[in-house]
Amino acid sequence: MSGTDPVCTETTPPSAARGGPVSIALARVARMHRIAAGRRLKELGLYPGQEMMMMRLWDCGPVRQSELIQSLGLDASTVTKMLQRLEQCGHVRRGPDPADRRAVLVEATDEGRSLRTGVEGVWSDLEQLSLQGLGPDDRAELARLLGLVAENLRVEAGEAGECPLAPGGAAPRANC
Amino acid sequence: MSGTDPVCTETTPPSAARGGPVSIALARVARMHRIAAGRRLKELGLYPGQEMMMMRLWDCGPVRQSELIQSLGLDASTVTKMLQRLEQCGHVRRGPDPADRRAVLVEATDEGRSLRTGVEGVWSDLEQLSLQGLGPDDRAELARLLGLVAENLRVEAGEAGECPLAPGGAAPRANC
DNA sequence: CAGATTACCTTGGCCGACCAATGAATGGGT
DNA sequence: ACCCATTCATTGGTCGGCCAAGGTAATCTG
Repeated sequence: MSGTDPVCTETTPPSAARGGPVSIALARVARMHRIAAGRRLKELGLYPGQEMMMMRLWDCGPVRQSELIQSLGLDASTVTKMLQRLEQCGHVRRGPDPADRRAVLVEATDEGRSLRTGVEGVWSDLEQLSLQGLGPDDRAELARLLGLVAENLRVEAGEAGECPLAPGGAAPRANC
Repeated sequence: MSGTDPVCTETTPPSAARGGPVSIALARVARMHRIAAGRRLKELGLYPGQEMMMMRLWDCGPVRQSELIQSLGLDASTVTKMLQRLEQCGHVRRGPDPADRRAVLVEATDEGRSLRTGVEGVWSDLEQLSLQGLGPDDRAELARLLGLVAENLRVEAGEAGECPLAPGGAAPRANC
């Protein structure tokens, strides 16, 4: 074995393993899951991420934009732009809130609602694919462990669901 | 309880649960994990995603860009632009490959190498935070289950590590 | 009631990620 | 030797995400 080979020598200590094998595996699995979801969503005419928005709209009826922001745990500007595109697509309708003139009420159109079965099919399809070969006990165990990890991370990341985001302003980003 | 309330009535059937609770939980956990990683990486002057690139460079020495693309499982254009920014930052050096005039050899600079302990600290810190309260058996179980899921998804998503991406061109994206 | 504060959304900028198309260099086939 | 297919990298476009700043409206306070 040569020491100056420009290719990974396979005996090199993996830097990833030195800082959290489970975290790395989690990121990897999530990435693959996202790719697989993106492929299926593409055939429905949706970009990855939009399905979450639509799910919330299907569940909740006319909602204030701020509720979506809080419930999805996204940035306000992200939601604004995403809704603009979804509105232009005809999947979503936006209108003023009579009770608050600065708020915006968002609602899924009939065409947007028609995507529901497709999106839910994508997710259940992915669920089935991901958990192939896992028995009921393994699935429950995975769900339980993911719940624990989520609870551990919830403290500082803010949960997407009910808790408002903690205002954690920190170091200024380098300009590179 | 009013039926026309614009707020989620909490008894509404959650659309997320109807299409894969584990998948949803996985996406949620991965998101929180990414947010937490991003916060810590910011203090090192890195954007989320760049740490993976640097890890590969620390492990492998001078590498062809195509190796990075395959090993990280990213798009070629993504790697190109990321490396341009990392080079402008001084974390990375790029030069021609004498063996192939169209290839580019990438290498971490000394300044880039100096980030290694910081990044590995971020990941191990995150690992510790995520797995708080989990015993060794639980951690091993989580790693095992994530490995199984990764194996299930590997078939169609292409693995980031050794396998080349499967060329899965599909439906044309909607223009919305 | 007037002024300051807060909440709600929008805009602009940046980066990671994808696809599509292009240009340059290599390699294989006849 | 030639042409053609493949590979390598770049550019341009789009979208999901974030942060920072700005503008309007509601609310809290003196």
